[in-house]
Amino acid sequence: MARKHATIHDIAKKAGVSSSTVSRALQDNPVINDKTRERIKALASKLNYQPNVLAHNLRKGRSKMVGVLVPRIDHHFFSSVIGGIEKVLNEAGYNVLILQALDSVEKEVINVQSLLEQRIAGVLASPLALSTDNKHYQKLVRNETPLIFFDNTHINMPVSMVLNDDYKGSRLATEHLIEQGCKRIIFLGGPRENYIYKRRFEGFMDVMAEHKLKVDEDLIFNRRLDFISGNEVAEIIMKQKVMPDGAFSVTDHQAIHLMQALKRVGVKIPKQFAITGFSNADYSSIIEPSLTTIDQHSLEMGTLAAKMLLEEFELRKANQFIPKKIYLNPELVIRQSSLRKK
Amino acid sequence: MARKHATIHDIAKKAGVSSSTVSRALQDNPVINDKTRERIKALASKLNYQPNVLAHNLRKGRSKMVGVLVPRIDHHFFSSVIGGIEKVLNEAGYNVLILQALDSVEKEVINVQSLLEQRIAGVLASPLALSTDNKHYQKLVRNETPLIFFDNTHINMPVSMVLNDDYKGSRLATEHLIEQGCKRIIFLGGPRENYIYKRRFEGFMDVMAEHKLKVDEDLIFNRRLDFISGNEVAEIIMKQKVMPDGAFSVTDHQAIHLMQALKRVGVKIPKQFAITGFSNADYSSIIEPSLTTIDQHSLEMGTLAAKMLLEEFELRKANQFIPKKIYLNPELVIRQSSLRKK
DNA sequence: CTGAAAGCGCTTACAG
DNA sequence: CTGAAAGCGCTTACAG
Repeated sequence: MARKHATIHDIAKKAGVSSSTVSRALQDNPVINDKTRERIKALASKLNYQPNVLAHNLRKGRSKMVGVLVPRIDHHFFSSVIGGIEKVLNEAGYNVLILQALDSVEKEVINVQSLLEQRIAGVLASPLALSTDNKHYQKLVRNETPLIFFDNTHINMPVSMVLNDDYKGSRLATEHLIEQGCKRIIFLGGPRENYIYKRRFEGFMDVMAEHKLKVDEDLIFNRRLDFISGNEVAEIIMKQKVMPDGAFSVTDHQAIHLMQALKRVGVKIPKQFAITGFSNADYSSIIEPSLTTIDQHSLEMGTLAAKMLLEEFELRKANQFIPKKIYLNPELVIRQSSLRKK
Repeated sequence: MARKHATIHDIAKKAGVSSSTVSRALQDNPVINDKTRERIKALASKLNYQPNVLAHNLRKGRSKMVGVLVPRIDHHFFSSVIGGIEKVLNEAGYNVLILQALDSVEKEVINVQSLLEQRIAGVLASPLALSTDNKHYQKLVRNETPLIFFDNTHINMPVSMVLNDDYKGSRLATEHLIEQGCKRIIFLGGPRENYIYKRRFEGFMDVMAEHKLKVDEDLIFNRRLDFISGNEVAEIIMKQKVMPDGAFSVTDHQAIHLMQALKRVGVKIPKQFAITGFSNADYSSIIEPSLTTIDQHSLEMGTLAAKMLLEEFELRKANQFIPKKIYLNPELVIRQSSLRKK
């Protein structure tokens, strides 16, 4: 391990003062004599003194580190949210510890445990929600560690959260497809236990019902496309007696794979078949045709979540904390993949 | 802040034993009586005891946390490397603290400082290298904090590193273009101070010279495409008396933007103009035509770097540490954008 | 303006 | 097998 670092005690000895004085000088405590302070500071930098945050936090009983839990960092959405979080928290003097669950609830549990042991100041989490198990998050609540959910959530926990209005986003995309003349729209979903996908499904179904459009059970693909490939879905589509004319996908990833599979078998996009995705991934604008999708204001979600956490710190001190929910307005980004009327 | 957590002392009091005994019991020290241990463990879990890692590390003089510094996490390459790092380090009982510099040397310096203060066990870093300033990394070296560079580097520091053989990757791509019949190839580069881009430039130039192909100074775009758009480059290309027939780009991102700009003005890719990128970004396979590029084995780079760090821990203990460099073999991934001969 | 002392929550060498 | 004591590196209430 690293060489022994210089300590406050070392500096004190060399300077011929007490540790108390050194500690105060380094903190710019105005009570210390100017000359003494300067002498101590010079000595500290000469000795290459690095404050020991471990000891500092232990003594102060709190840390300036916030944990951020995400399913994975290699999704543009999450890295963008994290960008927003870091911006706000760094300015407020907090460090951010990023942990990814990599789609494993087990790892998510380990990550929460690790944050708990680090005596982290607070946690910002986008829970996996692959299972309804939330004992690990309950543990944080029980320890009164400030916790904010973003993007995804365990909806009934007494925790503040900033969510995308998935229901509304889903409505926007579906209405857009209908407006473009689609009548027979397929649904590419995700696991229903996941609150997000549940809401997107509901938005889709409601709009379809309002427009008295039939939804064929066979054309609801309600799981991740990891399990059913774009090619397979395309094949099923091509076998239909009445050819479907559009698809609403709950992710951009699925939408693109379906689009490419359909192109391969000669379907013209968007002329014969319109497609919309969800979440405005970075590649959704560079593929061709570019993908119509729902933007979730990821950066803003990050800054908002971070601000809520800082606010919660204050409110808890005053014993006035009450959880609140904020819904962000999703935005329809119209691109080429859905524009049948030009 | 969080409610006061239960401590070893609290458990000891309730159990009617000393803190020493509790500490030993929780560590499964075999010297402790089985019944006592069980009683203590039951009590600990009943009190919802969470070990305080801060205190633990302070006492032990080391932490089980490793810092990972990257320019940004929203590049597939880096998130993939991080995936590899986490896999190896988590298995070895280490936590990973991810920090991003967001293209700011200033933030990189702050991040290193923060790791230093956390008394981190070691650091894995992909330095920005926008400037030649490496004082912050020198500080880590001086403190004998194990440090590994990956992907990018300050080449002359006494630090172990695992690098992509950028020179060779660049050669592969250039040779491929020549093999496909390109004679007048343009170069889309990045800032020359960056060791990576420097090497890619050298590889390109050497191969061109070996094949006695002329490189027009006007067709070397040696900076990021952020500053000169795909459209601008396309415009310059179209103005040439002898039309260039290929481009080697040091990033996929630039390659794609140029490709789209050229398509917009009617150039047929790859028939009239072949393009290769670098680093096999996730979207390079889904765009059309799909992009020929150089894969850098990002996951392997991560696992290797992590293993080197673990090894360095051991070597330092035995006072046998000597820095070493490992170069990974880049791989040419041939796709549609460059295939002029079919 | 400065210092001695206590304590944050742990671990461990030493003694019994 | 168990405990008292010291100490990791800090900060701060108290005293002067």
